[in-house]
Amino acid sequence: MAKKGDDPSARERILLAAERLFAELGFDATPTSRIAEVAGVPKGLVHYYFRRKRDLLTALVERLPDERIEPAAVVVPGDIAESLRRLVAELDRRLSASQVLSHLLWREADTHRAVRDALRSRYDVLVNQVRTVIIAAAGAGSLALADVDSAAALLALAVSYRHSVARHAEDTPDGPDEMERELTFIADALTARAAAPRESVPSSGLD
Amino acid sequence: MAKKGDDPSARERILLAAERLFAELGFDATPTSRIAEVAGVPKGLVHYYFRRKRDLLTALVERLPDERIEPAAVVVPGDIAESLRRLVAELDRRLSASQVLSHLLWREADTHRAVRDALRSRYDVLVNQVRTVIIAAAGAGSLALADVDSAAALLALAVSYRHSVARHAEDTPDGPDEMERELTFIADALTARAAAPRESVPSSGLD
Amino acid sequence: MAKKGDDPSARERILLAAERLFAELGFDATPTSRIAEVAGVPKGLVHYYFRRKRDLLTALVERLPDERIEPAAVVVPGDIAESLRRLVAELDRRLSASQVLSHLLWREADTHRAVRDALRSRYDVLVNQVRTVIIAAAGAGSLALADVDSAAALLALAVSYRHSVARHAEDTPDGPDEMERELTFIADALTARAAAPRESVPSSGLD
Amino acid sequence: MAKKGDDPSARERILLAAERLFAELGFDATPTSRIAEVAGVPKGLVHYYFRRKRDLLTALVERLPDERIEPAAVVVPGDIAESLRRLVAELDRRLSASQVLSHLLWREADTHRAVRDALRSRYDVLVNQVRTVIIAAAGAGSLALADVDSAAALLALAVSYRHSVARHAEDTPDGPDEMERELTFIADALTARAAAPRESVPSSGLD
DNA sequence: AATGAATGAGACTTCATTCAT
DNA sequence: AATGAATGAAGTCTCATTCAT
Repeated sequence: MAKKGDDPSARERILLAAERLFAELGFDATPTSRIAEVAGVPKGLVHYYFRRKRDLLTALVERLPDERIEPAAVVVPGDIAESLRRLVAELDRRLSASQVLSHLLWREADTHRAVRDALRSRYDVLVNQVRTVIIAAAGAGSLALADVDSAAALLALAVSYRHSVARHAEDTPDGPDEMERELTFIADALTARAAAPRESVPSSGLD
Repeated sequence: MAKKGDDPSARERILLAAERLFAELGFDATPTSRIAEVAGVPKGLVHYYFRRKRDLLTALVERLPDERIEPAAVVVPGDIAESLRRLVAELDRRLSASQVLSHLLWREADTHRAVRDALRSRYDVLVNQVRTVIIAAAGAGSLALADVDSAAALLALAVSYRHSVARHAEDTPDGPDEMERELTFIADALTARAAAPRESVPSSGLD
Repeated sequence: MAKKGDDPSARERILLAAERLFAELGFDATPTSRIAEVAGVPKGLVHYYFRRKRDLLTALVERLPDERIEPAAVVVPGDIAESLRRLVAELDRRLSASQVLSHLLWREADTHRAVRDALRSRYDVLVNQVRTVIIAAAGAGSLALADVDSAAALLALAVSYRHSVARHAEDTPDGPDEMERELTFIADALTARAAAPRESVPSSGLD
Repeated sequence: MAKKGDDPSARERILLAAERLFAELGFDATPTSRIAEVAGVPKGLVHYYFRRKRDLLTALVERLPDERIEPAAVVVPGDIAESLRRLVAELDRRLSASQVLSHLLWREADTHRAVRDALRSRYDVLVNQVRTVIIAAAGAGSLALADVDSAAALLALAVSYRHSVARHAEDTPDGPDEMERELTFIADALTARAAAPRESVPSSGLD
């Protein structure tokens, strides 16, 4: 039972084990003793590094990878659909690395405020990312902001839904196709308006 | 201490207490003793009616209200936006009655298969409802099915999201407005296409 | 669910179920609810007939079949071995009918005095039976009483052992043969002494 | 409340308490809380060392003292009775140390396979011990093996019976005398055959 | 006579957390 | 710094028994 100087440090192994187990079993249903076991460390060490169990959750949230994507990397000027497609592909790539964590967040969101805040902030980042890409692809000023907001919110919802709640493969056999269809629907709607802007959109007063 | 002929029966009170507490604290974090306390029954009675704790969850899922809505009640022929608006309003009205339950479903979905199935099936019903209303409002045949599917899925997502995960009031101050904006976005997109159908939509090969 | 006037009365079915379950699972490990279930009667009825659980045990003990055997039926004058062999065969026949009960008795003997007394008395009856048969077969006066007592005790032990503790078939594959061998050993010893009585046996002063 | 460096370690005290209580009340009727109480340790510690209650039983069985006795220590060449008398005395001395445990074994034998196996194996050891002593006392070859087997089985039964099931003092007031009488009966039978071997013993094919 | 809802004590067990070493 | 023994609160669940009907 090697303890300390291993490849991933003991502390790191504890976090990895906790991430996996929390996502798999839920926070409450995961005993710290099980975490120690999976991490291959003595039970005492878990509480040595993270005094209370909830400190593990906090630490996990603070380690969340940054999902900000450089718009330039995915934008195809003039082609909103393709731009969004590339954005989603890139998000997929990155999110899959921390998929279990995303999932965990949704589950524990309302019992633990720290988690709720982290989740909310991630969602906001996501919406903004989509907005930025849409605007960059469509050309600044060519679209009503309200439309962009709606489109961004809807796509963010679809993406985030796929990466969190609906992660059970057997439940969403048509996952990718559905996403593609919805994405296209949104992009087409935006493209149509860029060509012939409508003023019938009720002004929501919200930026 | 007569327990039977009371306002709601003892069994019913237990279910109500469980529903509330599960949604509030989560399934794992709710002690059966607390359920008994809130229901005003002795601890033993909880297990008399529901031998294991998880049986409470199952019973709760089986009590889910039927959310099917008669399309005729909300459809305004020719006006997709208004039709959807009325549908959403009606759904809101009905769902709010079991909001905590909806919320509970999302939380426990992946630890408990029975819950997952119930959730999935509710979502499917919702999507179909939206589809039906869209078609009835637009007039049969005037829209590409793929568009209708996409629109239905996106709106269902938004509705269901609002009623379940994002139920924390403080987190979604702009809830209703956002929903209105997204609804309008979707309706407009569909209306535009009904007027000038596009064939650029990639055929997804589905349905 | 027929309740009352059935072939075996409800009360009888309860006793039968209890006998079976007590022997199978042990007294403490058998819930009265299970007894009701196996007996096919409502739970309340068990306590209606037998207020406390232990009353079931008492009733069972009082139902013990009488194992007294008419010596004349098995004795072959002059042949102790054959006489004992027939006695054992007859005991086997009778005891097998209440084997589970015998077994139960041994298990619960020291937690329940009523059972202990019943058990002790059955054992005494058994020893006496063997004594009587030996004396009848050997001819009165031809054997030292002390020898007869020893032989009777040893054989009773072997019989009772076989019918109670060692009832697990897989544990005693050689059961019958062993019994036959021991029986012959004892009979031969007695026969030898009847022929040439020894006085070296220490007088025990008991009966 | 230092628990460790005490006279017997906490773990040991738990085992001692369990042994006593199981034998006294029976396994099922002994609450672990009572064990903790008698052992003078907090309830949690019992389950720290023995996760499930039945692990206590297993541990107890594994601690059974070895009852093998060096034949040379008790054999009096040429005197089977005296040899057996000394063997029994020695067995008594050793078994009394774990009498409650022996008793416990018989009680729980058929609900717990581990116990059953331990019991069976102890019995086999006992029978062999008696056999060895008989042969050593009588002189090799002077007795038919079948006779030796029968005698050994009968004596082992008597010894084991006295040390387990029939341990209630009031139930066997004549215990020692009876044992002496039976022992003598068996020894005499063997001695008689050594002098004038009989071939009438049915060959059982076993041994 | 018969029933099954109701009761509450208490059993086993799990677990986060503390602490001496 | 690290460990694993120790602690006790609390949780789920079982069950004999009572009782109103």
